[in-house]
Amino acid sequence: MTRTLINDLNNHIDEVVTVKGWLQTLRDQKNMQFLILRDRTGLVQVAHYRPEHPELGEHISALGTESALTVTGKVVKNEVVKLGGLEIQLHDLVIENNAEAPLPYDPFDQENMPAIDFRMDWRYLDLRRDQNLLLFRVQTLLEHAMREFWVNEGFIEIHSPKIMGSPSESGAELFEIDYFERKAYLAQSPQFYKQMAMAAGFERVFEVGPVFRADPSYTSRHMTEFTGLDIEISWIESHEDVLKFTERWLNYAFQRVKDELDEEIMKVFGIEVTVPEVPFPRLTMAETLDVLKKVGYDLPKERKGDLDPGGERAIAEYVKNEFNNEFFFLIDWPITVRPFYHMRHPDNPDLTRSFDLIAGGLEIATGAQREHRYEVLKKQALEYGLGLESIQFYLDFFRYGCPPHGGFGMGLSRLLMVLLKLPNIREAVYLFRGPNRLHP
RNA sequence: GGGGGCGUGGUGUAGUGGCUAACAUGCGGCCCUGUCAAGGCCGAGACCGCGGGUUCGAACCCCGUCGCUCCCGCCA
Repeated sequence: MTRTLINDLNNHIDEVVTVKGWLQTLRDQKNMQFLILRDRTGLVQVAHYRPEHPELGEHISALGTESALTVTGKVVKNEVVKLGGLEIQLHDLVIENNAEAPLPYDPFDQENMPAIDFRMDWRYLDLRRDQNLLLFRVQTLLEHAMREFWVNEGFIEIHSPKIMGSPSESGAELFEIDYFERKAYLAQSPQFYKQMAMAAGFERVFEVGPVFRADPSYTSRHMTEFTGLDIEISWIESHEDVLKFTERWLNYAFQRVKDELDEEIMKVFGIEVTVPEVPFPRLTMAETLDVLKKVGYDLPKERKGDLDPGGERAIAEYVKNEFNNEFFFLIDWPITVRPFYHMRHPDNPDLTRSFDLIAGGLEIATGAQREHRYEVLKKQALEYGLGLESIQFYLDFFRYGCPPHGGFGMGLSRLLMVLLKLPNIREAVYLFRGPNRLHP
């Protein structure tokens, strides 16, 4: 018999069906046994009148919570049943996989929820929670909508290598690996490779893939491995063209999530999805520092035009009040806090054509127009004290007709944190990787 | 790399110098006319992360250590 999903049972009243799922609760009485069965679409009550099948009753009594079951029975309307006004009268039961008792913890007991670290030890149980099931449906739809947008706008998808012979960018720490007789590194950004696609004439590319950072960062928003959303666009006039694309793209993806899952998100997470309005506010770093001064936020002196997280939150608060937007671009960062390949303003060589995207007070993306002029790029690299030999393969991209271009890198899980207002990135990722977390 | 906080039955908590370590939940048993956040009764389960110290006496104070966590730095 084919399987019926629980949210489809309404269409099978008075029919005998087979449903498959997990035993969420067993209410075991003398004559009646009630099994609450859960599949990915919902919950249903299964009722068993014990005296009719005493042996089956014994089997049911021995079941552990969260056992995987196949249940056959007749769907009947029953107004008395609080769970959807219907139930399944049990005919037969197959225990596909009994759950040992007790469970390490009950994932459906909201009152006694263990801390995130313990839940990660039993991640497959934790993922059974409604919140997690929905979270990954949201992530799937979000990514799907992003791809739709990209494809409709003529983007080409690339998959750049994650094993590299030399560091791609200076700054962030690299994981070193043994590569036969040599050393190699895990990619900490697809930056150079997506720029290569510009030199290759692809004009617009995106990549969704893993990014590795050997930073010993112990915070609620850092991981050593995460999924990066990267794009690069050719023939731009300035970084403003990248901003314009970014805001339309995010607006579309968030709107798709809201259209399809807003109600469920409200039910499970208790929040309404906020679709950021286009255009997102743009604040230059200079303006931002003025605003911070005005609202009385003291930036540590040594920061030289950069922001600390407190400053980021303060300016986010200001933007929220002033423009009623959770999203905004912080643009025109000084060269001192940006890499050598960011293009500089022609009228102010101390500033770069760069931006950060801040959402919900969290830094979720960084981007810029890239310097595509070979001689200028070489000069800037030397200014940063880089040896040209080590990045010559990269510099070579700009020798035979590379168009002006720019793009960004964004953290998928950070975006989900913002979308679902999660306090910790560990809640927003399938399996967390951090400095002291390699399992499961 | 720097700083703060927390480690008590399976899980969540209470207890901050006199405890035979409490409560909830879960687990096991018995009971219950169909339950539905089921209910009732009984029971098992923790030498209070680990090591040392102070004290007549330590879950509680001190030192060390390990683990976790958060913040800063770094970033997405």
